[in-house]
Formats: sequence, structure tokens, C-alpha cells
Amino acid sequence: MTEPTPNARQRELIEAIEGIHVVDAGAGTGKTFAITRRYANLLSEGYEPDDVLLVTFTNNAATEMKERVVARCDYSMSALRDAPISTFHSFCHDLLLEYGADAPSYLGIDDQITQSTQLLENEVIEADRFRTFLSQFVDAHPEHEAVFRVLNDPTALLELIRELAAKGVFPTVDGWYRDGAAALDGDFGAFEELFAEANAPNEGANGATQSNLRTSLSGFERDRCFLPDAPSEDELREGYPSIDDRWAEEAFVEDREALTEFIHDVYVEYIQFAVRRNYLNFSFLQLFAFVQLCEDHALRESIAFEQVMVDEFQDTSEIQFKLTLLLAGTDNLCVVGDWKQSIYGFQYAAVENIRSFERRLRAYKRELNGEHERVAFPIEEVTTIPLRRNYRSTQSILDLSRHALTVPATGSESVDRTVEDIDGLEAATDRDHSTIAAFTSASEHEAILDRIETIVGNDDYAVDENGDLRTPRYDDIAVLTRTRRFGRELQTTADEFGVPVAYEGGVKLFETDQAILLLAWLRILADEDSRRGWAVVLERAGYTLAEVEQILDEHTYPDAMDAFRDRLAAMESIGAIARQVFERYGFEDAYASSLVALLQDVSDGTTRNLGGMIRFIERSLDAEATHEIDDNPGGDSITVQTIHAAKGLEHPIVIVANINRYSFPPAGGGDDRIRFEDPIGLRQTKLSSTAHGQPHLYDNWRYRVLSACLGRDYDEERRLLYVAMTRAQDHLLFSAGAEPSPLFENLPLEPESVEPDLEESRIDRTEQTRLQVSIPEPDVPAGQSPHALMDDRVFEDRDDGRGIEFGNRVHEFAEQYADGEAVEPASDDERRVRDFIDELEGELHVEEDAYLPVSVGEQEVTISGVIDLLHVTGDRVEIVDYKTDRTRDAETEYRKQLSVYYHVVRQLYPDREIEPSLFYSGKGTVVAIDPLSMESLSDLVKIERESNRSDQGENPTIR
DNA sequence: CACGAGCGTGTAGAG
DNA sequence: CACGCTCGTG
Repeated sequence: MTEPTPNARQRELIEAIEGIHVVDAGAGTGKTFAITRRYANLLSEGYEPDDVLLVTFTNNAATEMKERVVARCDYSMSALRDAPISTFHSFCHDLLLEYGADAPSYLGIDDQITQSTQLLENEVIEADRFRTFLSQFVDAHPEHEAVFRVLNDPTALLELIRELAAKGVFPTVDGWYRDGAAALDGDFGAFEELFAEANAPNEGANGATQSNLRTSLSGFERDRCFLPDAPSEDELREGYPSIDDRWAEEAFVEDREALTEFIHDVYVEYIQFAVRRNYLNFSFLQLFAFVQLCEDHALRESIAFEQVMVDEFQDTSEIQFKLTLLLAGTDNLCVVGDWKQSIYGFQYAAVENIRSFERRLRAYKRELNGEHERVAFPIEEVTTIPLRRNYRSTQSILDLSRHALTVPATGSESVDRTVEDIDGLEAATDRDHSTIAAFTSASEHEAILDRIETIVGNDDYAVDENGDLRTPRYDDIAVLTRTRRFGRELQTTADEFGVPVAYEGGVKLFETDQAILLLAWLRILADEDSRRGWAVVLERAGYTLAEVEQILDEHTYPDAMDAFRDRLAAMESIGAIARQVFERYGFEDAYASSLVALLQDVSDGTTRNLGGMIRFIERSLDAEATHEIDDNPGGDSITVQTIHAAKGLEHPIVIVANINRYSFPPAGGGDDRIRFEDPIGLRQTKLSSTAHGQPHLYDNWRYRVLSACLGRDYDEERRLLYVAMTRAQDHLLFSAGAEPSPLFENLPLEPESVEPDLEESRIDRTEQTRLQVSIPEPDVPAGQSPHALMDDRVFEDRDDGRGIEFGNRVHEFAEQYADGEAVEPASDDERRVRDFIDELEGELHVEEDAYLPVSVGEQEVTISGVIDLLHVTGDRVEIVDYKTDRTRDAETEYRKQLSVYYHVVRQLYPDREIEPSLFYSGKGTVVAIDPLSMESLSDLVKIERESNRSDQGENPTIR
């Protein structure tokens, strides 16, 4: 894309090099473009890269900025490599390594930050260390027993520490840093206002009705057990239509000394624990950098930048705002953001940082200048530059998106803001060809896929490309979801129907097939839960449930698997084991390599602590840990991602999906028992007491009242919806299921109820480098392996063969050899296999799983098996099954097996000729097989099932 | 008809 | 824990 000419507002920003500027940069208004141009302009005005701090939200954004700056100025990439263009976290990291050795001393902690201090990025590992810390903490502090008993989830405590750190509340060894203690107490004045608001009478048809507060306190005692000092529901709700004002103070004022002490001790001792063990988490990085900059005046003054720019300011936390002020040596400060796109509240982003920029600026300057002048520059003059010209979407999309910010998120919520209060964006294009539509369906996944099939190739959904409209493709479409789960489900359904999908964003790495198999093998190796491990491994190999059970009961594991286990047992490191497992199963993808890297990292590369590793994986599963994985298969596929992941991106056609009750907004909230909330401060929802003789957890009635006043804020949900909508360039669709969310129903749309009909689109048009096979819905179909179809009488009295063991060895060799491993043939048969493989010129796929759905009457049955070798060339695909038989007696039975593979492979490679064949290793001959039709296979399954019904009972289902 | 009480329900996001 | 539904009452 050629760089456009900046518009008037953008030019104002680019050229405004002095003074404080708040850039209110709406979605798609060329923010990154303007920032990079401004940066380049600063350089051309004589600033050195070292004079200019540019803070970005992610490391990727930092790299992109650098690249774009390089394109605009005389500096090279290498000259800018060390320029301060980075995230807050990396900046703090660098600062601490260089100057922060003594930062802990300002909190009264003796240990130093050293060059070997590591940044601990993995949260599961940190949670692990925190648990270790906590158990020794409890032993050392019997006085905290009562508060500790209240905790249900120890990691929630770590979460609380992170929150306090992000809000600038730090402990010192014997108290709180600066005015941290005040924040913990909360602000009664501010609370009183919330109380009054919640307690104001409502207007009914015949005069005043009870206040929201009074309503929500009905059922005050339901499912609860309070201490005897709690008022009864009748006492509390005595007044009408409002409850008595005295309850504000009664509820707010509470003895929280034990709680505060507990949190203080856990907090400060955990910091000590971390520093002593040479690690810091993201939160402590900022905490120590802040403290160092605060206390070391000489350092602060020497670092102070002449120019500071902060991007995505709406997603900064309180501590980051303050860090910004400490790092700015002059009032040449420029923050860029859009409150409407603030969606990281759960990472403690404070939308007020940008919404109330000037108020916070004044408050923080005053606070930081308490006993020493740290922020010397004047802050009186703040210039706001609004960027309103949108280069992404059509006007109709932009007009609709404003409604997202005013839609009630629940049936009863009233939003005190109207569309007119929202600054609208103005489309740069005159063209408005947008289709804006909404649909609901009881089967939402299918309805979405159905709609996608309608869109692709349909000029009603033509998209703009350099000013011309063209026919839409799959890769023009993005499905954006609030929750990751829905995206993953959709991906599964799409695979099933052959709609090409690329899922982008965080992946729950430990829920992938790769990790599940690895975990299974680790369990087998460590002999912990080994039955579970074997079950997974055997099922994966295509054994039916009944077969698996038999093997498990009799411990008659297939020889090849036994041998493989022994091989793994000899491995030195977890990384080697993982690599070996993935190699065996043919996983050469991004998931596998990320897992190897991660596990290597976790185990410090050397130790082979299987039990520890199993627990790490289990806990990661439990914590639903996600990892960013670059797994874009390329090609023409739709994008599925969460709204969070889509931020900053754009797509020609956007489908905002799963706008359903309990999903968007998501239901519930944390059940953390110790919380820190503005303005009530630190609170516990449960109290431990022996009021009735026995120690017992009681509900805290005060918290119950306080939380009723706080209410729930759905602004962030609306902003998420806004972000989703403003990703769309040409067309914007909304989808919901059987129970749409109020967010969906209250948008000015006319939803259409649809009944998806995907029969016709069930054609596989995917052809990807990685072999992917569709696995049908798990609940209906029954599973079989191709061997079940075969008449095994032909195998019974064969003394010509050399037994299953020999066969397995040859297969094992063939697999390893085709994979390029350095293995030597140990028999004539293996030598013949080697020669055969050497002749093949195309791409080889080894041990591929094949799943074939077959309709038998009403039922869907899945036949699964493992293809020994696929040989793929430009125009054909050869399916090879090795046989060590000396005769061809069993060929009619093998034909059934190969037919199953044939139909699976045919779907994967629709444009190529498929050649199923047997390789007889005894003679080195290849025999082509004429595949059976689907109908014949279906009949075979039917016959096989009828003959088995008597002794098998219900057919087992597999997943 | 209007309001309030009682009850069943389902439970994220990401560096 | 807070939604929305249903049922009971004035």
C-alpha cells in the first residue's frame, strides 16, 4: 500500500511536536500511520531516537512501528533496533536490568535484582511457585489462619496481588509504600454516592416504587449463613421505597485489620520470595521500575525523555499512567487512544485514564510530587486532537456501530447515554454497498456456515478492493466471537462441513490432540494413571472401545506400542520424549513445536521429572492456559477469532457471532473471596469464625450490601461489541442462537430466523498441506475399525506368515524410514521396504489417521483406521498398506480396509487420482486395489453390526 | 394491572 | 450472584 497523504487532523498531530496532546483516535482513523509519521517527523526535527519514548501495547506493535518508521526516515532498522520503542513491560525490564539492582531496597527488601533475574512469563509456572510460597507462608504465620481459611483458590490471591500492583498499591516490609494504605480502606464518600444512587426510588405508574437497592436485597438471607450480628432482611429492608441511609455506614465500616495485615504479609513476602529466587513477574517488573524511578531522582532525571508517546492509552493501567509521567522530562507528551475501544479491564486497564485524562493527570502529578518534585513540567494546557475520518468502513457500518455503545446489555438495564452523545466517525468513502443483517437459529454454528456459503462468490456481498468491487472469497470473512469456546466449536463444525477455517489468537495448547497424546504417553511412562494413558493411545490407534477395554484388562498391549514405550523410557529429557511422540504421530505443526519448546523451558531443558511434568500439563489444562500460536494454514479460509484478538485488525466481511444470553455478556463473575474494588477497598466475602462453637465460614453480610450498591458495569461489553462492529469494511452480520442476548435484541436490526440447510455445501474443498480429516459429532455415531469389517477366518491358519510380531517390526521400520530416521533394515523384508520407499518421489505422510463416516440406515457410523503411507505427487495420491503375508489369500479382506482409506483420501484430495495399493514386503511387489463403493461399505457395516448385535449390546461410541 | 417475592439457571477475556 | 421467569397479592 502506498502511503497516503495525511488529512488535516493527522497533519496537526504529526506536526504538533510540543505540549501535551490527547489524540482521540477513533477506529480506523489511521492512528498507527499518524504516530509513525509523527515519530519520523520528530527525527527530522532533530530529535535522536534515544530522545523519544514510544510505548506500544504489544511487542508486535513495537516491531511494526519500527518497520514503518524505517520506511519513512533515514534511519535503518539496525539503527532503530535499540531505540526506546517498546511495551511498558520490556521497557521496565531493560531499566531494571541496567539500573534497578537496588529497587527492592526501597521497599525494605535486602535482596537485589541481578543480571540473572528472570522474567517469569508462564502463568501456570508462576501459580505453581506461588502455591509453594503460600504453603510455607501459612506454616510460618499461624496468626493468619482465620483469613487464610476463607480462601477457596490460592491463585486468586496472586491475581489480587497483580491487581494491587497495577493500581499502584505496593507493600513495604513494615507497611505500605507511599499512600497505599488509603486505597485499601476505600473511599466512604464515593461509596455514599453509589449507595444514594442505588437507593433512589424508582418511578412507577402510580408514584414511587422501591429502589434498585431495596429490590436486590430481597432474598438477603437466601442460600446464606451470616454471623449473628447481621441484620435480618426485614430490618434491612424496613424503609420503603428506599432503605434507611444508616445502612451505608453500617455496611461500609468494618474491622478489616486482620485482612489488611494478611494481604500485606502475603504480598510483601511473595515479592521477597520471588526476588530471592531470581524471578519477577510482569506486575513486579512495573512495580520495581516505578519504585526505582520514584526514589532515585538522579536516575529519573537522567532517563527523562524529551518526547513521550503512548499508544493504546485506553488500555493502560494506573501504574502505567504514573510511569509515563515519571519518564517524561518535559510536557512533550502525546497519548493516543479511544475510550470506545477499551476492552482490557481484566488486565486492569483503566478506561478513566483516557476518559478523564486531565483530571487524572492533575491528581497523579500532585500525588507524585508529594514530598519531592518529580513531575516538573506544566500540565495546564492539554490539546485534544480528534481523529474522526475513518478509512475502513462504510458510513452505514459506522452509524450502526455507535448504537453498540448505548445498547442495554440486560433486559432491565438503562444506559444513561444516547447515540447523540457518541462522537460519530465519518467514512472516507462515498460508496455504501453494505449489507447489514442479523439472523438467529437454533443451530447457530450451521447457520453461520450456511451464511458463509451464501456469501462466497455472491456479488450481493461484493467487497471493495482499491476502489473496485469484486466477488467475495472465504478469506474476506471473519467470524468474531466474545468467547473462545464458541470459536473453537465453530471451527470443529466448519471442519466437518468442509468450510476452510483459520483460527487465530490464543490457543488452549494443552487441549490439543498433540498435548493429549503426549500426556497419555507420559502417564504410561511414569506409570501414573497409566490405564488412562493407554486408553487414549489405543483409541487413537483406531481400536474400538470394546477392544481397548479388553487390552487394558489383559495388559496385552500391541508390541509396537510396548517397544515405543521402552524407547521413550530411554530418553534423557522431556523435550526428547515430546519430540519422539510427535514424530511418531506425524505432528510437525506449530502446536507440536510450541509444546516441545514450552516443556523444554518448564523442565529447564535437562531434568526428567515425569510426575512434575504430568502435573504441569494437568494444571495447565485446569487453568485453561492459552498460548499464542502462529497456525495460519494459509490459502483461502475464513478467519475465526475472539473480539480481543481482532482488535486493531480489519476484515471486509465481519460476522459477529454468539451474541447470546450468558455468553455476551458472559454470566457470573469471579467467586474470589478476597476482593479489591473501587471505592470499597479491600473486602472479604466470607468470614471465618467459631461463633457457634465450631469453626465455620460465614457469609459477610456487609459485603452483600456493598456489592448490591456497586452493581454491574456492562460498558466494557458494549465497547467489545463496538470494537467487533468497527472491524468491518464492507458488510456486517450478527448472529445469535435460540436465546439471543439483549445486546442482540436491542440493536436496531430486524433479525431473521433461519433454518440452516448445509446438505449441499458438504463438499470438501479443503486441501491443505497438513492432513486433516473430519471427525463427525461424537454423540450419535458408533465407531468401528476397518478390521471389524474383515472376515478374520482368512488369517486363522496361516503358518506361512511370520507372525504379528514380525509384521509390527516391518511396519515400525517402514514408518521410521519414511520419516527420514536413520534406521537400518534388519531383514530382507525391511530392505525391500527401504528400496520401495527410496523410489518414491512425492511427499510422504506416515501413519495418518483416517476417519470415514458411513450412513447405515438412520445411523452414522465412523470407521477409523491408520494409513501406513500416503505418497502424494502433483496429480496422484498413492495409498500404501504394508503386508508381510507370503500369499495373497487375504486380499479380498484387505480390499475392504483399503476401500475405507480410499474414500477418506479421495475427499482430501478431490483433484487427484487415488491409487490404493498393497505392498507385499515378502516379494517387494505392489498390488493395486480396486476400491469398493460407499454403498458396498455401508452394506458391509450393516452386516457386521447385525452379526455383532447379540454379543455386543449397544454399540460403543468413540470420540 | 403493577409490583414484589421466590425460584431456576449457568458461569470470559489475553500478554 | 444476578439474571428473567412465574406466581401471588393489592
